[in-house]
Amino acid sequence: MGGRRLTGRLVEVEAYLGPDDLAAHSARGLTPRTSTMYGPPGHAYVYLVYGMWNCLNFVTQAAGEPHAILVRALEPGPGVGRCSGPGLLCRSLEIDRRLNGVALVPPDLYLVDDGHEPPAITVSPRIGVDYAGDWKNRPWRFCADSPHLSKPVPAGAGRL
DNA sequence: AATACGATTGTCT
DNA sequence: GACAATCGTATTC
Repeated sequence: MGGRRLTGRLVEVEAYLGPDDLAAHSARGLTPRTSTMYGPPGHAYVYLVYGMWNCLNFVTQAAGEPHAILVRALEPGPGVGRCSGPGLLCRSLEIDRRLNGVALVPPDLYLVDDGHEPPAITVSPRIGVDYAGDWKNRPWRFCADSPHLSKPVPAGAGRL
């Protein structure tokens, strides 16, 4: 079974929809680093930023369509440190680039919870992508109402 | 081979 | 708000 089990409530994610999306690493096409994004869905894309922080993504689309979801904040479970912000989250969960490309699915059991209302989700611009031209304004940051967000949701944020 | 910079965070003013 | 830490990646020479 080998895989690591991560539990917790996902409260903040961002979508990166390359190669058109200039904020995405895959905007520059297929490279050694982005090869995981170009691979099959259900795998982890883990990269290093600023020489010291790892970031965890979920590859979401079919091979050849380099989209990924950046996991920015998690409500920490027992024994887990701060998970607010993609770098601190990986540090708390001991996730680094050695996990790049590992499969996230299939689970042994898939539970569909159709008995509850989905949480209210705000949509707002992504964090730290000022280099991306017009794409920096795309409302592709998705946040649940939580005290564990990496940054506050800006005033005027939309609803999903 | 050399260079520029980043999907971040903490510290200091 | 400004800035340093720190190194892999992509780009350029």
